[in-house]
Amino acid sequence: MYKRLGLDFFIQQNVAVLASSLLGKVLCTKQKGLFTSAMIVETEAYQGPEDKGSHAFRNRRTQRTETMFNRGGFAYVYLCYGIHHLFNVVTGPEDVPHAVLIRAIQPIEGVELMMKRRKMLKILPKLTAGPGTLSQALGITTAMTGTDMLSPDSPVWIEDRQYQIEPEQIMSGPRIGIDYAADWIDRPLRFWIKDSIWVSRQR
DNA sequence: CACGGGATCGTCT
DNA sequence: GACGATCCCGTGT
Repeated sequence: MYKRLGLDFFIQQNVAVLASSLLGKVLCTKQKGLFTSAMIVETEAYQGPEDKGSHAFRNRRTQRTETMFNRGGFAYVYLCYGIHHLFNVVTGPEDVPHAVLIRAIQPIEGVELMMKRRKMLKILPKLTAGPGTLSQALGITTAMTGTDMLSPDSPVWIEDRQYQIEPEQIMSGPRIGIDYAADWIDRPLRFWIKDSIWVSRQR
């Protein structure tokens, strides 16, 4: 079996560095014996209390955001537009509500299952390009929010399979869909693998 | 290819 | 009661 990312990885304080480090790691799910895996190719960092784009801006604690205040390694999944389940990794130490949104992945195992879940007949980038579509492909829902990915029996986790992503392959730019976030709009907190056909938007 | 709108509902005001 | 860290499909060029 492959090694899961551990606490030392997830509690790193610099969420931007952590978000770029997640590129090349492998997101896995297993439910009812059904296994899927995919390499992370696009992420966005949300810098907790200081970040106007974050749900936890100004340390806002609500029933929804409460899980973001856990130590790193928990899953934060929320419903967007009433339809899409967006998957985040909580990062940093306890009470620091940083999170990384996974925006796109490259399928590895369980591709047929992903296609079935997405109601697609061909393998195309739109199978997993975009935070809503990748959750559908992996079977991730809001029911998984608050689960500890460091727990051996969690339905979702992240592995290190030693895929090497060279620094020059890592691109960065503004995040998507947070036009309301004022001076945080233009910060380069989105990261993706250069020339990957699996990212949600090229740039 | 660029846009424009509809879907759909939990969450917060 | 308004809106969103999105996606898909339709229309027009």
